Formats: sequence, C-alpha cells, structure tokens
Amino acid sequence: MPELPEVETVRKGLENLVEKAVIQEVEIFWERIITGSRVGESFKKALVGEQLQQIRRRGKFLLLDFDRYTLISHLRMEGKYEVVPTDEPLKLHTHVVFHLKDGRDIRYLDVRKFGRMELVLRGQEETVAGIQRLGPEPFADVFLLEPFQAKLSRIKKAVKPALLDQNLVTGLGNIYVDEALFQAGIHPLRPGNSLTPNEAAVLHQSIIEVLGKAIQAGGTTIRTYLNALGESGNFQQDLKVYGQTGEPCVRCGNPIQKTKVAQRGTHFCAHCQKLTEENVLPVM
DNA sequence: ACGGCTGTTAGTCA
DNA sequence: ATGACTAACAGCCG
Repeated sequence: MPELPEVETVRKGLENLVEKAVIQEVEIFWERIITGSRVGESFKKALVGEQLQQIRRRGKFLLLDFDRYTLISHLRMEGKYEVVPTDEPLKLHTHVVFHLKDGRDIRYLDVRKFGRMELVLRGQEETVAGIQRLGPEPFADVFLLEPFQAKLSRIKKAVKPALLDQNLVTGLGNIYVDEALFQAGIHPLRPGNSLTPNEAAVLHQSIIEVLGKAIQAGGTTIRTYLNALGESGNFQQDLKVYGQTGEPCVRCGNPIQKTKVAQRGTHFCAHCQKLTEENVLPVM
C-alpha cells in the first residue's frame, strides 16, 4: 500500500477503530514479519494485556503506542491491516493476528511478506535503524527550504533516487516522487546538485503540495482490492503522470513517457521536464 | 506460458 | 558517494 498519505490514512482509520483496545492474545503465522529483539513468544508475551493508547506515524512507519511498548510497523509494498470479529475466517496472507478483549481482531495481511514490525520499549523508537535515517516530515513547518537546498547541492546522484531515500524529506515513494517532479517541471534524472536554487524551491513546494493534497484525498488506491483499511483513497483521480503512460500531458498535450530510473518505473513529460536546467514551470 | 512488472527497503559489491 | 544488483515474496498481465 504505502507512501506517506496511505500510511496516514491507515493510521487514522486504525486509531478510530481500536484506540484503547486491550490485547488478549497474539498469533503469528509468518515469523519473519517480526524483527528485532522481541520475536516469537517474547513478542506475544510482551503484548498480552497491553492497551493501545494512540497511533502515531513517522514517515511511512506506523507507531502503535501501548502502555509499556511501541509497535513499529512498516507496510512496505503490500502490508494491510483489518479489524474484524474474531470468529471471522482468516483471509489468505494473514500473518499476524492481535486478538482484542472486546471480541475483535486486528489482523496484519501482506501478500508479498515484505512488511516488518518490531516491538520496542516506549521511547525507544528512535533506536530503530529505519527511523533514525528519516529526514523531516513533508510539511511546511518542519520541511524547510534552506536545508533542503543545501543538502541537494551536495548530491551528485539523480534527483529521483535522492528523493526516494527518505533522508532529504520523508514520505515520497514511486508515485508521489513522479508527481512532484512533474509539478516542478524537473526531469527525474537531473543530478541533485544541478538544480538551481529556484528549481529546488519549486520542487520543495511541489513536494509539500502533492503530499498534502494526497493526504486530504485519503491517499491513492491502485490495483488493490476493496475493504482493507485505508483503501478508500481517491487521489488516483488527481495523478498527472503516474500510470498515465501515453496519455496527453495535462500541461502541454504531449504523451506521457515511461522509462526506468534507478530500477523503478518512471513517468514524466519529455516536453515539460527537460534534462537541461531552468525549465521551471509555475506551480499549478 | 513465462518473463517482466509491481505504492519498499536493506544489504553487498565494485 | 553512487550505481548496479540482489533479496525478501506472490500475483497479475500480455
């Protein structure tokens, strides 16, 4: 599922459904989903009797705060949660089940089994490697232009993979990075240090806008089926380049192209996003 | 029918 | 530092 807007949608949905719920029992059907020092029996035992206090999000990570522990959950490509009555049959690809005292389950499903969860003591979430590396949240109050420009000016690699690695700013994935680069009129292969200060500023603003609008829309739902938490998004209607291969560019009418950049499918308009500098377009 | 794709990240190697 | 490649997996599409 997840880039930041989808994870945020899951966070809100889960919190509304199960805030203050108490765990009665935990079942694990695919052990490798759980990482860190508390796995298997020790993972289950720690969680029994714990009450869920709140759910936070950092980048694409969900942080479920219990009394003594925080469950850090990353959905990777296809992880999903559902909340259903305990007597409901398990769906295929259900890997972890948290039985609640109120007769419901929180269930974790993940077709490709790429998702990971780790249980740490409250307050220890910053010790998890994936979280330590994260840059600022993509919001105007914490994602500041000048540090972004400064870091970008020292990056020689292409701007698309630079934005995907979560250090400059957290939350972009393959969909929203293509959308933000399109909105900014910047070619995905431009080296980070080739962007002018003005281009960096337009890109910075585009990232904030694209992710902000996607959060408002409840995220993007593509190719995944109904009913799992957080799949009620409708930002797919607002995608300008992702999945629009061959369709006319909304800005100039030329067909959207698809290539590969850093091993990822990459959508862009060859007319609006040139490989040469200073092709900046006004923010839409 | 199979090879290449897929909203991710971490690791290795040159 | 960076890019290429792999691994973790399963399903879908042409």
